[in-house]
Amino acid sequence: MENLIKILTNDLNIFFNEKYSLKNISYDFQITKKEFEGDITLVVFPLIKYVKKNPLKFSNEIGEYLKKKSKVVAKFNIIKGFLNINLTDKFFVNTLIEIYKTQNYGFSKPKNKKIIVEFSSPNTNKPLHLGHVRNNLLGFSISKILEANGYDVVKTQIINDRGIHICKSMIAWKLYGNGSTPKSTGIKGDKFVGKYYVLYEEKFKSQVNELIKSGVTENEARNTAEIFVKAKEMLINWELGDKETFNLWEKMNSWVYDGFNITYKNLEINFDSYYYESKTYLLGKEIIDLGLEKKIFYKKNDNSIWIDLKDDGLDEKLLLRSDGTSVYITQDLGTAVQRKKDYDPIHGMVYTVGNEQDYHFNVLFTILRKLGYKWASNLHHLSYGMVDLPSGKMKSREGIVVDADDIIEEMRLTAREISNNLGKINTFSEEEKNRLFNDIGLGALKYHILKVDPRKKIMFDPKKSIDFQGNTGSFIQYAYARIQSIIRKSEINYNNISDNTKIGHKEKDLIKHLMLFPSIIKQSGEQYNPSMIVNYLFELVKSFNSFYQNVNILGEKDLEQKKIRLILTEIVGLNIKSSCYLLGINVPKRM
RNA sequence: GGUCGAGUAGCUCAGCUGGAUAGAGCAUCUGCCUUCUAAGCAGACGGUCACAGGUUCGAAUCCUGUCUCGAUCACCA
Repeated sequence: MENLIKILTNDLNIFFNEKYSLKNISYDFQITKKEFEGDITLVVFPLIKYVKKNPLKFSNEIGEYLKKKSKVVAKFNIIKGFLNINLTDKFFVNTLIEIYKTQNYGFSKPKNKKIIVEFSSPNTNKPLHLGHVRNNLLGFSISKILEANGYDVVKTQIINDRGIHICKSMIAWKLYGNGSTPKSTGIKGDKFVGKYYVLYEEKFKSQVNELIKSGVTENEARNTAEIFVKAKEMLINWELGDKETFNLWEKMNSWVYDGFNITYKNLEINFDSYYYESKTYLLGKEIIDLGLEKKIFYKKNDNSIWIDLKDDGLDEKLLLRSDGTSVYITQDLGTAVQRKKDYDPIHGMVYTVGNEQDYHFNVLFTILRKLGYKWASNLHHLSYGMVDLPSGKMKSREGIVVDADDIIEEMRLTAREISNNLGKINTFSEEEKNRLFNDIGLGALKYHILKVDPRKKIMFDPKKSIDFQGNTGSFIQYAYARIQSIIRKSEINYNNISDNTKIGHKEKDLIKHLMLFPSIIKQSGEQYNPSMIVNYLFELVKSFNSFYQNVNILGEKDLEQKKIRLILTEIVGLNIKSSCYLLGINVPKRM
């Protein structure tokens, strides 16, 4: 597409220079809408201010010139101030061949710039739920998209493995666990620990209620409930390095990691490195010193340290408590600088974190910029909306969640049911079948979640499950499988394509879609938005289906025509595969 | 109250660096399996783009104000 615009821009520049001695004009091109005849449209309205002519007459003048002089223009028509251009068949054929010859079409060459993408970043006191799934899919997909844009990507996460919330599940297990383990109970590690986190909340609530009954205020009850006091003790012991506490902490965390790893494997997601809060929570203090030195931070009478961001439209922000201990943002400052050290040189970082932390990241990035770090200008918060249930928000504390493993399994089962009903896969081995059910079920889930703009919240109704028809993952996968079937059955070599081959409007339509691919990848990388890829993919497949229905590819008698159509089909297949790769979706060869 | 985000068909969502008659999918209805996979295709129905002003040849898109929903504004993480 960029090439085409370059060619036309060049032709138009010559026109304006010769006839009107005008230079440096920018042109507004758009793809011609379906209702009108043409391939690409020049919007003439903005140009008439230069020449002060009647838009229709002037459009005609431009059109005649292009038709005569431009290699790629076959004919044109004018509606109002829109100059609709039909491109030559030769242009389409050559473009198609060009795309066919290009390795990794749409992907950029290496830029030698490194971006760190953080995602997932769970707490180690409960299993992953659907919200994490969205986070993981977004983070993983944007990593692939950035790679396709030529960046070196480091996928990482920061694991919240310490703090009072971790101690809550620890104390509940210590008090009520009777030494049971995931192994002894046969429960997946993260689920096992999560159970005790929920148990803690139950015990805590009932203790608070009893205290209130005995006449204590609610606030006081919350602070004096026995189990809470014990959890706090545990946190203090942990920080003091108490061996028993530490061992318990290590043991329970390792159970959780075992569980997480299974879930990540199920989601087909991986990481290049891990950061643990237990190792980073003391970081950041030297940055406080640096900030004080540079007089960006200031100290209050009680020795607490602050930054004033009112000029940036933000508030005053605490950076270090009066007792000298750090807060969340202190750690984040420290971790950011640490990562920069670990992976130097880096170009930027992406944080995949829910939109509830928009303000936090705004503050974090502003501080880092003020401190003068060069890389701080390339920090991005990939903010996404919550995944809500029909009953409202998910609350893991109360166990009202859609569990990640459960939803994946449910999707596989639905895929199995639908596939079996269709009865096309009877010849598959059990192993092939299971892989297919996984690809389809997971594909549907991934597609469903990545389809919507990250900023928007998702309403997820587990009862309604997820569709397998229409704008869905399986629609895409199905098209891919059909294309593979055509390729299997075709026996033709694609050499020596004549560029005089005639080409129909459905083909042209498809080629136009294909031409957009590079700029879609670029845009979705710039905007950190995988949903743009999904939308592109859907339009492409729809366009292919329409073509496929109206054309007899294998039965075509005209050899040149057949070659072109087979190439086109193959490229669409490659394009689907590339797009799905960027989304982390598998494409089965048969289904 | 301040800040940020969202509001488009019955439902789920595209479209937002201003362009033509606002598009898909689901649902409902009508056709199409003797041709490469019908998880598909072709079509019908469905709209005050939250509301009101403004900017201009032109506004769902930009500006201002209002309304609704969500998030956030902790010596929590």
